[in-house]
Amino acid sequence: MAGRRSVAAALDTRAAIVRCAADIASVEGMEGVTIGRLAAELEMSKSGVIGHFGTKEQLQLATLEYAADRFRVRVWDPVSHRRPGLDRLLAICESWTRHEDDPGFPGGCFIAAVTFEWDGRTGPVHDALAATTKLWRRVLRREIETAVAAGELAADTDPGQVVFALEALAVGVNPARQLHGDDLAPAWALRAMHAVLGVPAPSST
Amino acid sequence: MAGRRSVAAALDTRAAIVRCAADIASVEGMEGVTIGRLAAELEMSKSGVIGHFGTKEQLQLATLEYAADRFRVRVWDPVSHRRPGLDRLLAICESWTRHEDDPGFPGGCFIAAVTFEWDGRTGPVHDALAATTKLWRRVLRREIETAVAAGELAADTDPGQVVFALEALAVGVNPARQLHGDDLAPAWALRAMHAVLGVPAPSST
DNA sequence: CCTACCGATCGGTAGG
DNA sequence: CCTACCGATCGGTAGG
Repeated sequence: MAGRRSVAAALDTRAAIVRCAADIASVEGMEGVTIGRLAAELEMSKSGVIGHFGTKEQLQLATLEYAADRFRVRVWDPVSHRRPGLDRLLAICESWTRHEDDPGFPGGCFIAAVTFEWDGRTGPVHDALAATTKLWRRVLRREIETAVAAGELAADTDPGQVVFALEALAVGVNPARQLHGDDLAPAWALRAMHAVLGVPAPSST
Repeated sequence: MAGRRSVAAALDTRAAIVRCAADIASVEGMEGVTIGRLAAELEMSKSGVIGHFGTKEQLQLATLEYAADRFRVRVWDPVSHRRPGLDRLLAICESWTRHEDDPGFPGGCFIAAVTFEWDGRTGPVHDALAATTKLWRRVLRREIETAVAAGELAADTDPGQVVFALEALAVGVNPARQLHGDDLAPAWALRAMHAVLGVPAPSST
């Protein structure tokens, strides 16, 4: 019993560390997450923090995994019931821009911040980030190809070009809001996504 | 004579420090630029490096100024002779995506990297970055408004929405290339820019 | 521009 | 999970 309680408590502690790390990283990047800072914020010792992960790199990978999971839950899961093709594609655009509008992290979208922090580096974190975003790109591409096959999008649609543009527009919401105070950025992004897809824009957002 | 030589040499040294800092920052962000690292790379003492700036924050501001100047020279200056309105606007889109394709920094576009690093923070560097990008946005907006007034763009064009979309697409080139190896990203961005503007895409790029 | 140095903090380990 | 500690590095200063 005491043993089981300890294991559960340890998992709770680990989850709390990862949540705290993701919050900090959304503002200052993953390099801004230091073990000493986490220890202070969580009122633990440094060894208590790092003991759950071994190295800082493992902590970074766990943090990325947590944020990616939240992204999936908030962006992809809500649209899984939609009809494949344009219907689901537009639903993704909506849930995605809505997520960028309120990403649930104090510094805005974690994935956006970390993407620009790690794209130019090498190593396991870069690779994990690339693998995760590659997965999402594949889902997008599949819906685009389904929509083209169904005649819902123009036959000369370039799936790679559209995937790139949708991603860039979604990610761009973050700095527009935080650097320029553009509260309309999510609506702007959604409208631009429709233009890129070549379908009529929604009447309002 | 010796005095003048010294002043010129000091300015050269300062410029070399800033260039080196910008190169590092394009890969690892401005927080990755440490005084000790600059000293090692330039084979100077730490005090010799920081003496030119006083504080690390002043060094960061000087580095940002340098990168912004290079951006202006490479993106804006080449199009200053173009006719105001759609002609110049499309020329900007071309020089901008060309710059993102080959930004002249080892880690890709400095401005893109630093934007996502600093958008969620506060302080002088955040403010300087916001002021610089705000200036560029104003130029873009002016060209869009001129094009609308001349009937070259649709009358219901939302300048703010278009400015946001063009910026997001240009900035998105960086991670697409470095995270996914998308060598076509500049061409994709240019095509999406045309879609957002509602004008025919160029035949090839 | 240098050497020599400051206190603070970094990631991480030993031992319990 | 803790205390106590390691060598390395941080930004910056004193004095020349």
